[in-house]
Amino acid sequence: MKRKITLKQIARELDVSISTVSKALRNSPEISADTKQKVQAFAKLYNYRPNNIALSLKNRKTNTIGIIIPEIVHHFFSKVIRGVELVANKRGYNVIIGLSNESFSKEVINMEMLANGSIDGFILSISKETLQLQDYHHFNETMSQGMPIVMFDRVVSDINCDKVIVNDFGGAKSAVEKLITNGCKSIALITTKDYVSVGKLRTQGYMDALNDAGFELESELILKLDDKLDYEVHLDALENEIEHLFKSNKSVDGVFAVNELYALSAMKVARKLGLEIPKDIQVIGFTDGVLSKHSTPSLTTVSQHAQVMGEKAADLLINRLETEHNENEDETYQTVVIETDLIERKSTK
Amino acid sequence: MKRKITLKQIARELDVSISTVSKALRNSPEISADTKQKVQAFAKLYNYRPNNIALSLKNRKTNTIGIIIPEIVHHFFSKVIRGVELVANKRGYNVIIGLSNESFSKEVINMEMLANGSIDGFILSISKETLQLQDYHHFNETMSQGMPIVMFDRVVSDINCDKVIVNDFGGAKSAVEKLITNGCKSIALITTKDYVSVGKLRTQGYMDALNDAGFELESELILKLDDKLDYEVHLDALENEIEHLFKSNKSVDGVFAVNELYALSAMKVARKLGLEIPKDIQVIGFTDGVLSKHSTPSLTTVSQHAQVMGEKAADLLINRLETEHNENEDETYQTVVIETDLIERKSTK
DNA sequence: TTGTACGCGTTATCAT
DNA sequence: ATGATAACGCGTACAA
Repeated sequence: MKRKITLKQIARELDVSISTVSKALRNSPEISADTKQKVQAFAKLYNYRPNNIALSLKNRKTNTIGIIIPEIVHHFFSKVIRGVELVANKRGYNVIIGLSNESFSKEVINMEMLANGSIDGFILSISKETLQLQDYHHFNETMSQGMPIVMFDRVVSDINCDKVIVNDFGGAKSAVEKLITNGCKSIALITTKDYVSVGKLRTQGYMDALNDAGFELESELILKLDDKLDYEVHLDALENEIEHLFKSNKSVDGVFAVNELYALSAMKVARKLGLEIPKDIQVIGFTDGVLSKHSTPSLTTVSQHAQVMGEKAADLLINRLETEHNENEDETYQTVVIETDLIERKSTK
Repeated sequence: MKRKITLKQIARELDVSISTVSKALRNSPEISADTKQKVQAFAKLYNYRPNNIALSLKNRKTNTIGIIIPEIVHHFFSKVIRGVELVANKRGYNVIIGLSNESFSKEVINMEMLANGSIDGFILSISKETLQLQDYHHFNETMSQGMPIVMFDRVVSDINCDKVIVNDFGGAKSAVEKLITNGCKSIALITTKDYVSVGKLRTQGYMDALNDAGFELESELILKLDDKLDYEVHLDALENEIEHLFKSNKSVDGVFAVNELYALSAMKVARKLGLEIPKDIQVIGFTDGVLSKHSTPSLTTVSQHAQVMGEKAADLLINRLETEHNENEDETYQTVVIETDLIERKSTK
């Protein structure tokens, strides 16, 4: 087992100084052709590569991006990562990931871990617990130490930094407008409790669309579900709530759900109650998932372009990292809004 | 904007030497209570944290794991990552990811990038292109430089290293046995071409089960699909092939598919042909996806326990990193086999 | 009890 | 044309 070779070893082996080796390898005109030739051949033979860690220390630049997300087993987030990774690699950066698992303390710990020199900047989406606690000190501290942050999707206006968000309001609104255009007269909303900003915005889009169309807003048609009912676990409870909604509002002929799972559950319950999709009831989900395409019937969705979000976030961060910022130049941050697309499938007419 | 504080700055500020500060912070008995108190208070005030990069350089240990996977937008791989991250964090390691995107050259480049000091060891799953080319020099080179590798799922016997694999053979066999027990008389197999080892093993499990039960092996019942037909893209082509299989073998009353998408497509085609599931035809998929649970009917699957694989791989790697290896001790590698579970849902009787 | 010197691997600057 | 030195930030063996 041969350890990785260093400049020092090459220097000793060829009986020259370390700096000569360094210069020869970087093709410095200071060095004679002879020596260059000799050193480069030797280096190639032993497959010399400069040590990243030493370079990072010297340059005070790691060329690594830290990404903190609440959950990786989630189509939306993994697509964002793919986008980040794509751009980062293209521009010479690595990506290191930290999972907050929706927990405030894990978010804080992970960020502290990475902020101590391991990375040049963060791309992150805030955990639910942090949003509930509204404790953002760790973001401010990180930034005040000169480490830039780009937030995506789950952002808060309290923090001053670059952001990439989806047009949640507009996407939701146009989805509901689609249902209205398709003839729906009584449209239900299945959403989450309000503390996650994106949920709130989507709810507003729903309301605005109804309002514009001159519909009455009926609070019984709005189902606000607890987040604990998310994902795999309490599928039954989820379906029960939806079933109750349908049963007490028999006229419902359209459903807008703020995520894929809610939309699928709605379809499942509808089928169970003997309703035909899209004849009797039409469904649209806000999502970036895989389920929609393969469900029966396939689900019409509002696409969030997660990968584009990741790419954009990475570009924003790297641009900021590589732009010379004078000390007393007042930093101006931008918020990029990604427009959604309505992908029409078989759950709407 | 205050930059991160260093030992040197604290030393200058308090008018002591750097090493005094260092010792005081590590609570060395060499230092007087007074000085310790003073230094620690100051450090706390300025929120001092040692620089990871400097520590890595000094200790020649990064406490970071590199993970190379073919694709991140994939339920199986993201679950593995979650497992790795869980264990890594618990044991004081960070995780840095590289995506090969199923490409040989990207796999090589990514590994070289990380191997130059950024990480202590690799956890990886081989890309399809690499498996086709059978070019494994980059793995051997990495290991010969003293950097350990743990492979998972897609492994090759040519390489001598720790491995974590699924019991593909056994899982497939018991799935097919289940179909037989449930009364199936004519069981089709939908699989991929053979160069991906896991596909081959699952095919063997299928054949073994049939053999044990005294069934005739009928080659028309085996559908070997091109990998290019995978995933999102050529869904139609996929379904056409399956439809052709069903139409030319009307007696088929059971299907074993080596992945989730194939299984779902089989169900879709079956429904289209007027077959009832599971009454007329039963289906089982080998998978770790989200689709199974939410399909109609929900799909009986062979669970691979992806997260456990990740956890196990991380433990293997970290154990090796932290065990003192004498120079001339012949290393002995282990292969951990994760047993599968049959998750019975509505696509079987 | 405190400080000095050294080394991790690299590059830039200055001296020879 | 080549080499010595300092510096990035840290910890530790050794000296004072």
